[in-house]
This record gives sequence, C-alpha cells and structure tokens, in this order.
Amino acid sequence: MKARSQHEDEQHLTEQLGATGLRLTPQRQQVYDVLLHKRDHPTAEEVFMRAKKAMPDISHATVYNCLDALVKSGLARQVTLDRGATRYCPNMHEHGHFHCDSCQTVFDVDLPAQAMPLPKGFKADHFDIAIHGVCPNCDPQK
Amino acid sequence: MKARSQHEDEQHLTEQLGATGLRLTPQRQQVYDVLLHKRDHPTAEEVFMRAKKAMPDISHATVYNCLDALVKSGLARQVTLDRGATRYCPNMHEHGHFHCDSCQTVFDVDLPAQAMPLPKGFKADHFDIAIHGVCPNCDPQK
DNA sequence: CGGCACTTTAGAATTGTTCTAAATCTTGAC
DNA sequence: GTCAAGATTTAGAACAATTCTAAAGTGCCG
Repeated sequence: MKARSQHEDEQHLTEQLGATGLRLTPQRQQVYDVLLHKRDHPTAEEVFMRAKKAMPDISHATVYNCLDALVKSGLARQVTLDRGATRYCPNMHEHGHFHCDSCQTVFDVDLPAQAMPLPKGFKADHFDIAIHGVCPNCDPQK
Repeated sequence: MKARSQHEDEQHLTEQLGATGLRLTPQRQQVYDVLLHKRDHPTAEEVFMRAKKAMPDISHATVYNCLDALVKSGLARQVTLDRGATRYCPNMHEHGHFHCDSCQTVFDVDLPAQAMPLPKGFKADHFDIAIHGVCPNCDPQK
C-alpha cells in the first residue's frame, strides 16, 4: 500500500508519458486517477462512466485514446479475460489475474518468481496469465 | 503426432458431444475437421471460410454454435490474445500460447508441470497463459 | 503572432459475436 | 411407419466493443 502524493503522481505521469513522446493532459490524468482510485479492473466503458463524473465532457474516444496512451507508456496493463470487453489495471508489478466464475470478481495474484521455460530461441517480452476458478468467498465447501 | 483414424475421430466426437448432451451433426464434424486439419489457431471467421469450402451452405451462426459445442464438450479450447477475435485450438493437452509480435504466429508451448501457487482458498479450474514476444524465425539477432 | 504537432470531440463505421424466428432434422413413443 | 418433442441450422437483424474520421481545440517554439 505505498501511497504517492498527488504531486508525485503527476510527476510520474508526466515522465512516463514524456518518455513515449506523449503529453500529460487533463483527460489522461483523469483516466489514470480513475484507474488508481478503484482497482477493480474496469472495462473501458466503466472507466468512461467514472471519468465522466469528474469531467462530464470527456468523450468515449478520448477514454480509449488515454487508456492506450497509459498502456503504451507502461502506466497500465490491459487485462483480457475471455471474450468481452478489455479491462485495465494500473498495477504494473508482475502478476496474473484470477477470475472467479461465480462472483465475476478479478483478483491480482502474484506469480512464481521463476521464469517460464520457453523452447530455445523464443524471447518472451511479456506474460498474460489468467486463471479461472472459484474464490474463497464463493467456495461452496468453505 | 499421434494420428487417429477417421473412424476413431468420429467415435471420439460422438462420445464427447454425447457426454454433454449434444449430437454429432455433419456441421460439427466439419468444423472439428477444420480445426484438426490446420492447427494455426484460426478465428471463428477463418473457420467459417475454411468450412465453407467443403460445405458451402454452412452459416456463420452455425460455426459459432459448433465451436461453442466443441468447447463445451472439451474438444477444443478458446484462445484469447489481446483484443480481437477469439481463436480456437483443438490441442487439449495443457499448454500455453506464444504469440510472435513480429510475424503474428501463435505457437503452442508446454507449461512447467508444477502447479501455479495460489493464495489460500482459491481453487483454480483452468489456466490461460499467453506469452508475447519474438519467435526464433523473427529474432533479428539470430 | 503564426505554425506545427498533439489532442479531443462527436458521430459514423467496422468488427466480432449473439440473438431471433422460421425451417429442418432426429429421436423416441406409439 | 407416423407423430410430436426437442435439437439444430439458417439468414439476417441486432448488439457490443472498438476504431476511424474530420473538424475544432490546445499549447509550445521561434
């Protein structure tokens, strides 16, 4: 739970975006704030609705644009679980996603430190690990 | 590379579908044949186009229906890589998918036998592991 | 100030998937 | 066999998620 001050956050944003040739705009900041504020892996649509509360004129396309900008700058990750809308996650620590088939919640889970063994010659850039199952809250046998 | 005779294939199909309360129909057989014939993780659209060659009247909706039937019966898996169309894979052996960001090919890769450690209380039903990177053919340094 | 590159915006367009209602096929009961 | 019940297929409409487009807005450098 390491908190960052608002000022530090802003500086971090500017730096990371800048390194990718992008600017910090009020919209991008707003979208990033939404992600940080409630880390429940929202879809683009959900981000849009939440961002709208603080910034009523923000448009759909802008949210997509901002999310892409954040992903490109390494400030957020896309999470893809089955068909359906892509979700977004500001946790850049290496981790996988556990999806509870019963309550639909998505949990971040730490991965084994060990690297995944790959056949010779393959160079991995990034892993996407999704686990489907039942979470402790929904386990009927608990 | 264990081949199965056509007759064995058909029996296998009937059994697996039957166990899920589904029938073996010519369309389902055709769709399954398409998957077995070229294991390049086609999208539903690609399966549709290939199936159409042998069965010109097959419809879009039927291909989706058949693919769902195969997935439900444990004869195929859905493969989701980022946004974009879902792909299908008849390899039911536990494995992950390596996606080459350069040539876009998808490779099946064996996973470490060891189970993924999960926090207490979580029960995993099924893993989806996608790895993004560069394959040996596309590696500039090779 | 003027220009250029980056952004945002609304809405249209596209893509992938699911739904609907009608036609067709199977299967089991008689 | 014949029939009804249920499963399946079909074409096309509907829907959802995402991307595209063209125009307007913003901000920085000289």
